[in-house]
Amino acid sequence: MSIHAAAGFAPKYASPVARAKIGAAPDDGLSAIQALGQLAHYARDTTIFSDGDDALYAYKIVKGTVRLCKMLSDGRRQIAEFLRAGDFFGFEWRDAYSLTAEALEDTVVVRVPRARLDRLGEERRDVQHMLMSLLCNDLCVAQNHLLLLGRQTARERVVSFVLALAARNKAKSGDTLAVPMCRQDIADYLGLTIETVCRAISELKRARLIGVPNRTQIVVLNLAALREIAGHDA
Amino acid sequence: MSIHAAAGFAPKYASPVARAKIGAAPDDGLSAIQALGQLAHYARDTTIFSDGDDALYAYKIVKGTVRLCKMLSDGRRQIAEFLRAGDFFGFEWRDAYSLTAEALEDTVVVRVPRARLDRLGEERRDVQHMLMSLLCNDLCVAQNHLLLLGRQTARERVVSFVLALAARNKAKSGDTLAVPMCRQDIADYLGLTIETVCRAISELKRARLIGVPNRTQIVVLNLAALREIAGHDA
DNA sequence: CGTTGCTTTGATGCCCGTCAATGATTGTGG
DNA sequence: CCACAATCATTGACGGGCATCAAAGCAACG
Repeated sequence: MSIHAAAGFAPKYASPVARAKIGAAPDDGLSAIQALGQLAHYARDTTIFSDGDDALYAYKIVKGTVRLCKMLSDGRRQIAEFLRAGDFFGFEWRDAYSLTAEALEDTVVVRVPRARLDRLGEERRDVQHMLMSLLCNDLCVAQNHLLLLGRQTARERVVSFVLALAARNKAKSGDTLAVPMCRQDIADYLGLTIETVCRAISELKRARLIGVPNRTQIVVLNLAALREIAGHDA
Repeated sequence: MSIHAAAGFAPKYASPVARAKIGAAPDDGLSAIQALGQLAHYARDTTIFSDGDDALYAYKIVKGTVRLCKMLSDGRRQIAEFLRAGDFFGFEWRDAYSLTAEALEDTVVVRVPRARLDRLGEERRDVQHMLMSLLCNDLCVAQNHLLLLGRQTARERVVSFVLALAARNKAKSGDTLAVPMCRQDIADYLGLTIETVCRAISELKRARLIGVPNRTQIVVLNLAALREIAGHDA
């Protein structure tokens, strides 16, 4: 199931060739990759690797959630991406990791030595293609994130965040979304303070666009109106 | 010379293998790529490709400067990257471009059909490696940009921008930097308004950290102090 | 049931955006 | 070569959105 999620990760940016092969044998490259790895467990709020570490392993999430972030020396933090079961990461750098990966809840991963992954990439064209597609997808995600951080208001950012959660789950109006990250993580992802995130969420709640039964769930009440606020296709 | 610039583009993130091959024959993969392409010219402020277009070509800049940007429907713009002679772009997407490329001054490029580039990638391992390294580098650049947009102040952003210009030219205190982009472009790159950029530049000028002889040049007067303000290695 | 950590809400202030005017530079036609 | 317009850059005045500071809710835990 986690395999399946990863195979469907970046269909939009997959090359024709990669798509054909993945289509023919959905988890082909990935199962080969996973065969090279071993399971590892990380507890809540533990570091998987740090910015600057030698990039010895690539990872695939089996269960849990991971945040990728960069820090300034004074402690300011920017989260680049949240990753969930099925997502693949750590293959994006050749020498050293350029950011830090932390488990934000108890997380199980498959850990694959980079040397082996590189060798597999040499041998198998489909694996090479898949890595390329994943990279392209990450880049595309990052570029949309740039637009959000540089040019959107606090309300728009929070709405975009909710819509991104909804898109991942293919949620419709009425569906409930799991929110595994705390408010501070959301703030650091959106380039805001925790208070501003709270206020924006409360505002959406008052406007009946979302419901907030508790701190780890959000109910999508009016998807169309949310999309209207975000202002561009998410 | 532009070839050389591209070969040295991402040494920090190049794999040992890629480095060895590139080291042995510096412009090997790139000259092969360029042989597949044809020259094209774009006048100032013309569009090379638009967000959503079919990704038919990849490009390498021979002369000039290009901006990659994303737009919101109401006109707000975020520039993801400035590219200069030697830089390679447009290979980052498999189906459609995910952002818009515009010439910000008269620009000459080598235009390579994507189909040919993909074929060359299949045949030549070093080309595949080079593309991978370029992608990784772009991703790393984007992630640093996220930190800038999400967590740095206006002054820090402008200083980071100046330092990035300086780094590209390996400039030392006293050196003059060419600034081919207008203030509005800088603002859209830094997620600020043009007025805030101007004020920050003026402030740096008053503090004798930089000199501004005219709108297209900046003189680095105190590199160490600038680095101090930016707060992290650039 | 108190403690602890996270979240929410309120009060206040500041950084940066907005609006506006002036200055500097470039291009054009007489 | 100059006059003029057009464009871009700079500076100032002002206001708003978000950060900061502070306190009160609220759920999970021992």
